[in-house]
Amino acid sequence: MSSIKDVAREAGVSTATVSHVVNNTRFVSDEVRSRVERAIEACRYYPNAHARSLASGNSRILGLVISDIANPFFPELVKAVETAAFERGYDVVLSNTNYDAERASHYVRRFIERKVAGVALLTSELDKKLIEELARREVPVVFLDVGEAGLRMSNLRVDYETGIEEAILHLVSLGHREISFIGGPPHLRSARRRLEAFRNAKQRLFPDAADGVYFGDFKIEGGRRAASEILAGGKLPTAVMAANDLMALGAISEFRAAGVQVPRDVSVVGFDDIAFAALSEPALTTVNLPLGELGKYAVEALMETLSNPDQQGIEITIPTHFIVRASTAPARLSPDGTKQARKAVRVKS
Amino acid sequence: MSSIKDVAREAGVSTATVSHVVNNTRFVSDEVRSRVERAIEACRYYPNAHARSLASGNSRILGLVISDIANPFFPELVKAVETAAFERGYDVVLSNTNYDAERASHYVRRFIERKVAGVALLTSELDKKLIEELARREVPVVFLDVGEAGLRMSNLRVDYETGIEEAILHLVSLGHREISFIGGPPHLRSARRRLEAFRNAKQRLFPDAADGVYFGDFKIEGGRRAASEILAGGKLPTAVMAANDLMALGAISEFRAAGVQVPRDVSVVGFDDIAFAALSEPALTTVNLPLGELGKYAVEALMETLSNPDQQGIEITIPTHFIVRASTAPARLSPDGTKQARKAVRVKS
DNA sequence: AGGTTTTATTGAATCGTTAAAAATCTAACA
DNA sequence: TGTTAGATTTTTAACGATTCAATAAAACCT
Repeated sequence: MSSIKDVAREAGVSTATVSHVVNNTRFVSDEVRSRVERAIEACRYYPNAHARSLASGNSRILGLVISDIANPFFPELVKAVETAAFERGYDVVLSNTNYDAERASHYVRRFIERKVAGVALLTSELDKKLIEELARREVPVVFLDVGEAGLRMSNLRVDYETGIEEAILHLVSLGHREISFIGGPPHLRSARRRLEAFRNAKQRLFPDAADGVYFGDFKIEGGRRAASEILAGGKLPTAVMAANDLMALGAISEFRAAGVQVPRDVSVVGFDDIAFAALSEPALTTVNLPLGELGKYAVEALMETLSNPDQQGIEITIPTHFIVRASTAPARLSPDGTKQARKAVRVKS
Repeated sequence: MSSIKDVAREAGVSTATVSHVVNNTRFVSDEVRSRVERAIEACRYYPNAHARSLASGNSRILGLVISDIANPFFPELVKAVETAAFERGYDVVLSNTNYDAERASHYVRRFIERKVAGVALLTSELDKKLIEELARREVPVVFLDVGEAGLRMSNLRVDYETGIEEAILHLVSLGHREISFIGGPPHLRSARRRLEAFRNAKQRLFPDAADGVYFGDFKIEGGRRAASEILAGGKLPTAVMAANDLMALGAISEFRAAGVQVPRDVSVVGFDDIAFAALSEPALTTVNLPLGELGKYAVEALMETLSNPDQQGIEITIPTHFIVRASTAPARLSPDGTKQARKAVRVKS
C-alpha cells in the first residue's frame, strides 16, 4: 500500500510536511495542509505504526497482564483498562498468564521487545527477575497490591481492611461469634493480604477466638472443598467469610448440597462483588472492590509515569465497601439451643 | 538499549549473522553461533519488534474484536484466542467495541496501521465499509457467523439448529406444548440466527402454534423485562427458551420475584452455557456453545489464511449440544387442571 | 592443479516513519 | 535596496531490524 512518500509526491511536498500534517506537530499553511489531506485521501494512506514507533521510539501499546480472564474478577478490570487506554489512543495487548509465572515472563519479554509504553501487572504471580528487567528497560509499571511504589513503578493498594471490617461488624451485629474464613492460595500476595485483614479485624473483636481458617484456590471448586472441610469439622461456625466471591458461591453450593441452608443455618460473605454476586440465589452479601476504578487508575498511573519519566511512580488506594444482600442473616441459636440445623436433605445438583 | 549492531560488534560478526542466529533462518557454524549467543547475553539484547516488523512486513499481532468482555459469553472465547495465539508466538490486541460500530471502525483502522497479521471479528456490529477496507488491505479476517467465507475471509458458522432442536425435543418430551422464546436484539445477526433456528424447529413440531416471541437485549435486565411481559400476557407458557443464558437467568429471577417457580411452574432453557449456568439456582438447562473451540478455530482459520494468502478463507461449523440441568421439568397441567401456580409470594431480591 | 560446487559470512539496500538541521521564501525595516 | 527576522518547507540522517546479492573460503571432482 501507499506510504508517506507516495502521499508527499502526490501532494508535491516533502515527507516531513506530510508527517507534520498527520501528527499536527508543526504549523503547516492551510493551502499545503489541504493539499496533503487530499493526497492522503487519494492514496488511502494509513501510516505504518511500526515505522512510526521505530522512528519515534514510542509504541502506544500498553501491556496488560492478568491471571485468568475466565475468572469473573478480571473482565470488568480488563474492560476498564481497555476503555481508558482507548480514550488515550493506546492499544492493549492482553496477557493471560493462567497463573503461570513462566508464561508471565515470556509475555513481559515480548512486551519489552514491542517497546510497550507501560505494563499493568494486575496479577500476583510475578517474579523478582521480571520486575528488575522492566526496571532496567525503564518501562513504566503499575502493580496491584504489591509492595511500594518505586522508580517508574506505581502501586494500586487495595484497602481490604475497611470492607472486611465492615463485613465482620455486620456479622457481629447479627449475633455471629464463630466466623470462619476461606482464604485463597497462600502463595498469592492478594490472598495473604485478604487473610491478614480478616485476622486483624477478628482479633480486635474476639482476641481469643479460634482461628477457623481454611484454604481454597480462589475458584468455585476450592470453595466447595473448603465448605466440605468445614462440614466435616463437626461444629459448624455460624458464619463463613470467603476471600473471594467465587469461593463463597462454591461454599454455598456445597452447604446446600449437604442440606445446610444459607443464610438460615450459616451466613456467607464473599469478597470482590463480581457481577454474579447480585444474581446468585441467595444474592451474595459481599465486599465491593471497584474493579472499574481499579482499571482506570491503572492506566492513569501509567500515563502519569509517561509524562514524568525518571520519577517515582504513584501510590493509589482503592477503597472497598461492604454490601448486604441475602446470604447473611441473624446467627442461629447456639448448638444446644432450640433451633438446630434441620435434617439433611440431599438436593440434586 | 543495545541493538543488533552492538551485538554484531561484540561478537565480531555482521548484523546479518546475528539476525540469522536469532531467527534460525540460515545455517551458522557452531563456533560463530555460540560467540553470537554469548554477545547477546552480554548485551542483554532484546530484538526490537518494530524494526523487525518494518523490515519483514509481518507483525505477529492478531486483532481481536469483541462486543463486551463483561458479557460472560466472551471471556472464555478471549481466553481461547489468547492461548492459541500465544502458542504460535502471536500477541493479541483486544478491542472491546461496547456494541459501538464506530469504535469498532476506529479499532480496525488501528489494526491496519499496526499491520496485524489477522483480525478476528467475533462480534455482530460491523460495517460493510470496514470489511471492504480489510479486504483492500489484504488482512486475513475470521468472522463469527457472518455470511460466507471469501477471499482471505473465513467464517465460523455456529450450528444453532442442532442444539435448539434438541432443546425443544426435550421440552416436548416433558409435555410442553406452549414454548415462548426470548430473542436478542433483532439488529444483531446472531440474535436473528438463534431466533430463526427456534422458529424452524418449533414450526416443524407445531405448525400452527402461536409465535410467542419476545425480545431482550442479551443481558440480564432484558431477560427480566421479557419475563415480566410474559407474566403480564395472561396465560403463562409452560416453557420459555431464551436466546442466551444471561436472559434466561434474568427471566428466572423475574419469575421467582413474581412467585412463579422454575421449573415447577415454568421451565426455562438458556443458550451458550456460560460458566454460571451450572452454578445458578436452579442450575440452568441450556445449549452448550463450545466457546473454547470457537476461539481456537478462529486462530486456526487465521493461520490457515496466513499460510495460504490469496486464497479463499475456510468455513468451519461449530457444533452445539443440549445440556439438561435443573431448570426444566415436566409441564404443569393445563390451566384448567388441578395443579395451578400457587399464590404469589414476593421474594425480596 | 585447475575448475566447479558448496558452505559460511558480509555489505548494503530497504522497510516507512520522525526529527534535527538546513534551506528557502516573505515581509518588514532602515 | 539590501538586510534580517520569522515563517514555512525541505534535506538528510537516524531508528533497528531483514534480506538479497556478493564474496571468500573450503571441499569436491577429474
